[in-house]
Amino acid sequence: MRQDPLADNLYDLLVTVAPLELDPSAATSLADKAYVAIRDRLIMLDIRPGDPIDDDELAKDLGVGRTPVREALKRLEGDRLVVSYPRRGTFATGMDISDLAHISDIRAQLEPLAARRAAERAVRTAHAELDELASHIQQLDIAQLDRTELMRWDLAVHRAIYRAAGNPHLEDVLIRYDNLATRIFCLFLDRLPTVDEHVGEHVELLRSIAAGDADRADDLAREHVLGFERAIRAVI
Amino acid sequence: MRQDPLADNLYDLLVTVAPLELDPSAATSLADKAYVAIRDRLIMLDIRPGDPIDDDELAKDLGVGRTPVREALKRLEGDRLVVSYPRRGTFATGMDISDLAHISDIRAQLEPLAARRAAERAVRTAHAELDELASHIQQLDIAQLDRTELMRWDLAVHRAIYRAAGNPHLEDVLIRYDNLATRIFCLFLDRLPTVDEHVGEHVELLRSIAAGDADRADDLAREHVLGFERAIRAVI
DNA sequence: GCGACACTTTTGGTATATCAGTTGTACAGT
DNA sequence: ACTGTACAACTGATATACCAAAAGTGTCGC
Repeated sequence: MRQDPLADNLYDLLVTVAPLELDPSAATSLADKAYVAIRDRLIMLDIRPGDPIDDDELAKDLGVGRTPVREALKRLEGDRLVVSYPRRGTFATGMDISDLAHISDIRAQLEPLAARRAAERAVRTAHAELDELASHIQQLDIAQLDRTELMRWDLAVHRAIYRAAGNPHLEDVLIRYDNLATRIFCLFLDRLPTVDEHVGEHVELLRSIAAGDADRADDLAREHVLGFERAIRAVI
Repeated sequence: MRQDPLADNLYDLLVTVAPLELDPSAATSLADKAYVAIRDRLIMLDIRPGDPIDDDELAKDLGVGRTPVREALKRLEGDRLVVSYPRRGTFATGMDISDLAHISDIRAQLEPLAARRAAERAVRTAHAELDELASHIQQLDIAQLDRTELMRWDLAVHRAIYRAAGNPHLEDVLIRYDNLATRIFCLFLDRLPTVDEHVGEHVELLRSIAAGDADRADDLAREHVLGFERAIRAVI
């Protein structure tokens, strides 16, 4: 599935770990594993919006008991990735246009903030890592990547910026809405013409943050979010 | 505890109900009840930062089993109101200056957004309720209220605005950080000289939203958040 | 014969009890 | 005084029991 060792490493480091969990190597509970596994299936649309979710089946599938799965589903409900109707079952959350608008409204405020804060801090902390990430992405041959791989890089870039912003709460909320946005992204991925452009914006954004250009990072991040919303709306 | 029927009504309507739970009269599970009860104790500092939390004791105290309490604590961990160190216990989250800065940074972006959106929508939807709430608060004799009552009104005002903004996701995240901010507020409440001023800002804010003055609502909300941070910092 | 109501069955949710594993602390021995 | 071992406490996991709701089927009445 993932062959590139650097990609693997970065992905685990930036995406797999639960939000604000300080120690990536810490023993993750069964519930955490279930959470990450199910969340990824939801985001990557292995479980599509509206699909019913059978906790017993998932438990067998992941080789754990029902309790950690139920716990994971509770967390995912908090993330608005699943909804549970009492005595009817749990389902992958449906999606509509207004959700995209609502999420973009929030992200249009917070992504620029994170980019700005990251730029302010990066000059003395994480500029090397961010530059490295930018270079790595620039080298990628986008046309050759499958969508899962592409999404993983998208997630990795955003997580790196959130982390670099140095505000754990901001990181929390941005991860949450980035997951939701990425899910929408996946939903329209095959209809979207300009995916490479989207990735190009990442490189610019990372470079400006690494260079400590807060104003430019702010602008680019905002344009990135707004451009995303426009791109989706164009193909609806 | 709460005598004023209007206050009671509004509080339950705006604060008690779980975020995005559409139907306030819906049957709330024991886990929900435990969540609200424990969250309130945390915010109102009946359980102070750093305090250990004994789930068994809480379960007995609330008259429910351990499971709903544990479920509630899991949710509260997501809200960053408690932290759980595996096999050591769960504790009320500690607080420091940087938390205030981080939270204010987020709220300074999102509270104005919510106020703006609420103002844009209020003219044709909720302006009557918001005006009513403003009048009610204006009539309150702040000096006579105890801190719990004061906090409840503070929460009620903010929740009303979040709801009026018509963006469930925004409501989610703002409730989350309003809880955290209110907890900090409570922590410094006895040292804070200008609580009545804070409430006065609420009236102005509500009125400008009800009048549909989005720009003014935006400004007032931002100033409200920033003023809050300044007020706390002044007494540290 | 058709429709409506009631009962039963199935499914999913909630709560409690139990078990295992881990960590921290205390006490004793060197 | 320091280290090692043992015990206690607590969390995390799972199974089980109980409950509520919904859907389907059968029977009775019109």
